[in-house]
Amino acid sequence: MAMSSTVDKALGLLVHFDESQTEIGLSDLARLSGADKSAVLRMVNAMVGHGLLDQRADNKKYRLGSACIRWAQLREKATPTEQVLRPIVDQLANDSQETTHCSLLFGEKLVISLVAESPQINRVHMDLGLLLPLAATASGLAVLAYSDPSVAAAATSSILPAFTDETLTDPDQIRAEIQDTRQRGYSISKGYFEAQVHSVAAPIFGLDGSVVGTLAIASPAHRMNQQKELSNGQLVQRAAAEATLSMGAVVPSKYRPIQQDAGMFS
Amino acid sequence: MAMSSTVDKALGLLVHFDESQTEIGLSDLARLSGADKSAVLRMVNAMVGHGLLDQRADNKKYRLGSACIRWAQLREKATPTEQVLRPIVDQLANDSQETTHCSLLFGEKLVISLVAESPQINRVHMDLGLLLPLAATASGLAVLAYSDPSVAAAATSSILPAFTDETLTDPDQIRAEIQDTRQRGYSISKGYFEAQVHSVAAPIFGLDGSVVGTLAIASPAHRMNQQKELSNGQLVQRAAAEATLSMGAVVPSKYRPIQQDAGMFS
DNA sequence: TCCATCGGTGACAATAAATCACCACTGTTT
DNA sequence: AAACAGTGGTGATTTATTGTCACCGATGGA
Repeated sequence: MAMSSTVDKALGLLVHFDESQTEIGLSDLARLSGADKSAVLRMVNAMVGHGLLDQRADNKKYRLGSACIRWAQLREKATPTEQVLRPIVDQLANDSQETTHCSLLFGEKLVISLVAESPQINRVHMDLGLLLPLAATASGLAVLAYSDPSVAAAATSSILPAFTDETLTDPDQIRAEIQDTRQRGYSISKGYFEAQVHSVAAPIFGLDGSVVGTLAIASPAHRMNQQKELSNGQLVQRAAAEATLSMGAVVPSKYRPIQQDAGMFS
Repeated sequence: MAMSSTVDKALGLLVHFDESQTEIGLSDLARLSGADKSAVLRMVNAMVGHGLLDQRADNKKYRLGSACIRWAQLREKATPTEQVLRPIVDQLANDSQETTHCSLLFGEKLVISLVAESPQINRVHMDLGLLLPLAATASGLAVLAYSDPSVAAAATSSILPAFTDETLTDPDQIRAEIQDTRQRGYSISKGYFEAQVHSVAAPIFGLDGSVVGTLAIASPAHRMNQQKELSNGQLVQRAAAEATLSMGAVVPSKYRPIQQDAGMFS
């Protein structure tokens, strides 16, 4: 746990910026991170110097800087995920008549990167940039089911936070769900993260065969049934495979066939 | 002189990623930055751990990570352009002691989006939302000088309407003025649009390298002279560059090299 | 085979960071 | 007014991280 490089600490400050905290003062930042004001100031100044953060002249508070936009643009250009995935997400929304999204793996969470809203009046709304926990969403379960077992082990090492009454908090339940996902080929969430929202998801694989993100279909619970779930599952599975191929990667052999024998010690 | 904090060095590595270099290996990164491999590795690992970079499993090369997208999304949500440009326009008014404005390209005209009035008693007043013609204002000339030549061609295809006695109506005159603007780095209006109002302007560039708007300084004609025009021109040029950067874009190389050093020393 | 790369590791000396007390300023409470 | 509790920021010393360099195993051509 003693992973203490200075850049690590500096970048660690950025996790405190989110939808509800877009501006943070020096003292607050020091408190939140548990570090010394002076140390935080030095790190923050360095980040300001590179545009990762900037400081409002009136407030003196800090916020995410313009370099973020530049880098995001560059990443987009480098890895054409947006152009490649956009039509797939749209097509999936059209085929399923439900809201669909593509999420990309970001540390131990997923970040929603593309959304296509259902054409129906009664539909699920998803926010771009929202972070999804791995253990409590269909997308997350799809990741866990097809990532290295150590990832799933880490994510199910203890009792997990509940987001709704339906959230699975028992590690054993989640492990069972992961097993089911492997056999099914797609994952399911029955209101685990948002009440009355049922989802199915399937993994997108990167060039090296690891999971880089997911595609998912989210429906209002009342519209969901056994048959719908199956057809959506197949849709999302097929779309995710297409997404994988479109990025120049291949769907690993362990995906389609059922994972035999759970020799799960790392 | 060597302000070398470690996060500074780490973030300095990222400047080597651009449109033509989207993936860089460890050794290359070390060479480019002039630092030791081992040191680079530690910094890069920390950044990978926070998603600022990620590493392809096959190549082992590094590229900008998914956190960039997340942070860009957050910044977009937190900081609309108005908030970014406001302090720049204000600062420009303060530095020049004249009325300044920011205009954004809107079809074949510019719309005045932000104004900061001069602190002086005798000053120019500008109305928010006013539409400016491209061929008869300093702002418009700045657009024409740095946009695709077809735009300038379209704007100078025929005799143009006169707004004052000074307005340039001959297409050739305007083309010459555009040429001068390119060499100068900023554009000039000597009462072309409003009598007795002299202005200088410089272009703001968007993410795709095209002109999205301008910054301008407008002075009462009697207060203007050769020296004032030069200093205001330099001010507006620097401010426009800052505005471009603040929006996450880069000043294209075709734009005349400007006085670097974005005023970090306070 | 050899040689030149690559990404990555480990250990020591050099240097930057952690810590603390302190300053100047602002807005509240007394 | 005056004392107080905040804020952002500075400076000096101890401590621990970083810079440096030699080295390792793997890969890829001549």
